[in-house]
Parts: sequence; C-alpha cells; structure tokens
Amino acid sequence: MSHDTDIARSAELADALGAIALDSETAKHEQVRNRLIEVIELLQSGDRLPPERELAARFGVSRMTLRQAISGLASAGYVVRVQGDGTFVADPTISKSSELTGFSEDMAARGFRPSSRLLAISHVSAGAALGQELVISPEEMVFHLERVRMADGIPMCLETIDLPARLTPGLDQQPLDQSLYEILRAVYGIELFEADQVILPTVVNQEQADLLRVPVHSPALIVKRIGYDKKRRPIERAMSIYRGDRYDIRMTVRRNPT
Amino acid sequence: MSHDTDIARSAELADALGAIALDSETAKHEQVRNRLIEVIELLQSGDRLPPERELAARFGVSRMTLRQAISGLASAGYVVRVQGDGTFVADPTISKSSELTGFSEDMAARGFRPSSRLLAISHVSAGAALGQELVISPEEMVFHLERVRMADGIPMCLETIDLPARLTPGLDQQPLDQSLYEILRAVYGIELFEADQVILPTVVNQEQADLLRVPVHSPALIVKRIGYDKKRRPIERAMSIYRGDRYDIRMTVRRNPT
DNA sequence: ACCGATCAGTGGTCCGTACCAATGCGGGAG
DNA sequence: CTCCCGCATTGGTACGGACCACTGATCGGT
Repeated sequence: MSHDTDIARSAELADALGAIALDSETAKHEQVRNRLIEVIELLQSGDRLPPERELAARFGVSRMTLRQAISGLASAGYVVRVQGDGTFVADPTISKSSELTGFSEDMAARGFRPSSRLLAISHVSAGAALGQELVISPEEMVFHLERVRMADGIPMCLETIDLPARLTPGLDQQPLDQSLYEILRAVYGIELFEADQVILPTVVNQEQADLLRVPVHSPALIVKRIGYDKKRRPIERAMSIYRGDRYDIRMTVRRNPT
Repeated sequence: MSHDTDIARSAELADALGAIALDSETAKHEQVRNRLIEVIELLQSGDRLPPERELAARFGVSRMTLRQAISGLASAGYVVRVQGDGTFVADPTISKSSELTGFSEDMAARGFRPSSRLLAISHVSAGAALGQELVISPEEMVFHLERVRMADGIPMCLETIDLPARLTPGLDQQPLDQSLYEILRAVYGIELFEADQVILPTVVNQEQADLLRVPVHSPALIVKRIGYDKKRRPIERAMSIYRGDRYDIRMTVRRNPT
C-alpha cells in the first residue's frame, strides 16, 4: 500500500473516530456499532482497535454503551476480544454466515449477480400440511411461487415458496424476478426476523435436472425453511433445491453460551 | 397436572428464586443464568417470567447483571423479551441448535444413545493440504481416525478426523469408542471453542454404503469441519458423511444483528 | 356497548464509577 | 544472557441510578 493511500486512510480513520452526532432516531449503541464497522473496514484483519476507554471518549459515549456495541460486533464475528490485550479485527473467514438471508443477498455476498426466472405462480388454498406449518386454516388462500434462481446467469437452485395471500395482496402483480424479501419489506412492510431450517441431501430427478442443467441423479441440497416475523408469526414456507456441484452451505458455529 | 405437583412445583420455584450464594469462582451473571435456566425448566413455554427488577432483587444482584444473564438466554433461544410486556419462556422449537457439538452430544440431544466403532487409527505426517488447514508443517505428525458413529446401534455417519499429534500424545491409547471431545477435554485439557463448517451433498459409494448399511448411491450429507480453540488455534479437521434417510441438519437462523 | 385517552408496569438505553482478571513487557536478580 | 517478578494496560464484571419506549388494561365519555 502506497504512502498516499496510508495518509488517505488515516484521514478517513480520524473522520470515522470523531464524536457521534446526536441522532435521537437511533439508539446510541447502534450508531456506535455502525461507526465501528466503518473503522474496522479501514483496518486489516489482526489490527488492534483503540482501547475501549479511548473509543468511548472519542465517540462521546459511556464505556458501557461502547461495550454494548462491541459485544454485538464480537458475536457477529467482526472482532475478537482478548482480555488484558485488546480488541482485534477478525479474519473475514467464513463467519458472519449462519444468518437469515434471502437468495439474492446470499449470492451478492458470495460475489455473484443474482437473478431469477419465474416458473409459475398460483393462488390456491393452503391444504392441511401447509396450513399447519403456516398456522392458518387449510382453506385459507396462499400464493404459491416456483422460481429458478441464478448466479451470474447460471442456474443455482429451484425455489418453491408459499405465503398467506392475506399478508401479500396483489403479490402476483409484483416483479417476482427480483428479491422476494425486498418486495416483502418495501411493498408490504413485512420484515423477516428468524427462520427454522432443515437441510437434507437428495438427488435430482429428470425435471429438476433439466431446469438446473445438471445430469439426472446429481447430488443436491434441500433446504426447507419456515420464516417468521419478529412476533413469530409465520410468513413463508420455502423449499429450495441447490445443485451440489456449485453450491455449499458454510457457517461458523460456536460453543454453548453466547 | 395435579394439585400436589403444583404445590411441589411452587416449592421448587421458590427455591430456585432464592438469593444466590457468594461463589467467587464463577461470574455472578453466569450463576444467575444457571438459576434462571432452572426456573425456566419449571415453567411452560409461553409463561411470563417475573419482572427484571423483581428477579434482580430476589437474586440479590443489580438489574444490569440480571439483564446480562437474560440477554444470553434470549440469544440462545430460551426466552423471548417483549418491551412493555415481559419476558416469556420460548417454544422449545428447533432452536438452541447451530451450536458446536460433537456427534455424541448431538445424538443425545435428539434422544438417541450414541456409540462408536473405530475402523482405523494411524500416526502419519500431515501432508500439504491437511498441513495448510491445520496451519502446521506438512511434515508434522497427526493422528488420523476413522470411525463409524451410531445412534441406538444404527449406523448414522462415517467420521474421519485428523489432529496434530503434538497436542494429543498417546491418543491411540485412549478409548476411542467414546466422545472424542470429552477425551480432548478431560485428558488433554483442550476445549473446542468454534468451528468453520461446510455442508454439501453427495451419494455414497459401495464401501460407504456397506458401512452405513444403505443402498449404494444413496443421498448423504458431507460435513467438513475445522475446529479451533479459544485462541483460534486449529485443533481438528473432521469430515463426516451422514446418511440422508435418517439424518438432517436443523437450525434456527436470525436476521442481521445479534 | 363501543371507542379513545390515560396510566401503571415492563423491558430498553445510558451514564459514571469502581474494582477484578488476564496479558505483555520491561527491569532486576541470578 | 536468562529467567522471573511486578507493573501498566486492557478487557470483564458489577453496582445503582435515571430516564425512555412500548404494551396492555383500566376508566371515562359518547
């Protein structure tokens, strides 16, 4: 890295380390968290962050508030804290995964351009099994979507999604070649909060093979998901079949307590 | 539930809600956390916990300490907090998964009796690929284990593990039909802290099919794992092949921040 | 009977302080 | 030169207080 960019980086750093503005909209520890992420992105993995007491002074917050922000970053895998030594920028290994993400975000994070082809959309009654999973009456109407999801134009997975029609009136008028989660958020104000997932292996049948452009009986991953909002109301049931030759699931897991 | 057990439960509850003993060994918020787990297990899902201020008074700790304990339980999925309303015992759905567990713990949590059959153990030099993954010299010696893991006597997965021999001298003298993690902890004082995992699908070949007692070309899950201790020193590389007809991976994922 | 305003109670945020515990390093003893 | 002790630094724990934001229920008025 050249001397010039070092200077530029220092200037940015000084900027990022300035006192936070009084923004009554957002919680302070959240503002601090965001500022810290800016700082971290200007550093390299292994670099030591300034001491907590100094950071707190710079941002103009109490050490407790600062620690609340850092704790979040630590459990999200951004930094590692070592008592008696300091806080360090973490390796950007696999971490930060094992989060709830839609296909579009997932692919963007892996450096691919996501896209989508709508195979079918229908407006049908839920039926017994789906009704039970979404905690609605078997007679209640749902939207049923089938899509091929692509990364840089290459088919990556087949996606089947069911949502209660009551929550998303007119969904069939939306541009469903884009991120469904984004549509849910922007158009319907629905924000997914958590999801229960089940992962299991399979082999693709002839129809799936044609759509994914892989040989019949190729290994594939099935991911079944039921997504909930913050009040744990069921929002969607999704089943995705990922081709096994170009996709894997990566995560960092930790020991017992958080 | 009968009246008698109600009374018994109340007595237990009162007991669990008493002031905590002064145990300088463990951090207070950890003691509080454990006590809260006792309380939670006496309640049913959906029950409301006493207010934070009351709990803090009962345990004889500050509200901050109490909140620290509850925060851990919340992110671990034991309880759900609702501002303005209260803290409630969570549904024991899939949650609490997505943790780092060994096969033995995993199976015990699912209600099966875990066991193991040692296929082979050898003491060899790491080689290039493994050396890189464990961050050791390619010439350094490692123990190489192959085991069949069973649940209630039914073969569930084939496990291949490599560990630096330097960390576990005499490992080949240990009872390797038991939990490896338990041996690491009890005999060598090595505690795994986190692991990076990759999950992908496959089909079993003839040899694997025979060992797992499934048809050849059956779908299976491959889980590759590199385990680290708290200082992020690599401890083990493991590759497990799970039969797809009797095993799946379940987890609860949440949105962005923790 | 219905609807809306009010209010008490609950978790969420934030402050400032004090002390404990682990780490790394430097200085002094051997 | 080496080793060990002790000190300064850093994160970890804990306290107690104050106020904010949200929820659910209560109490009016219509």
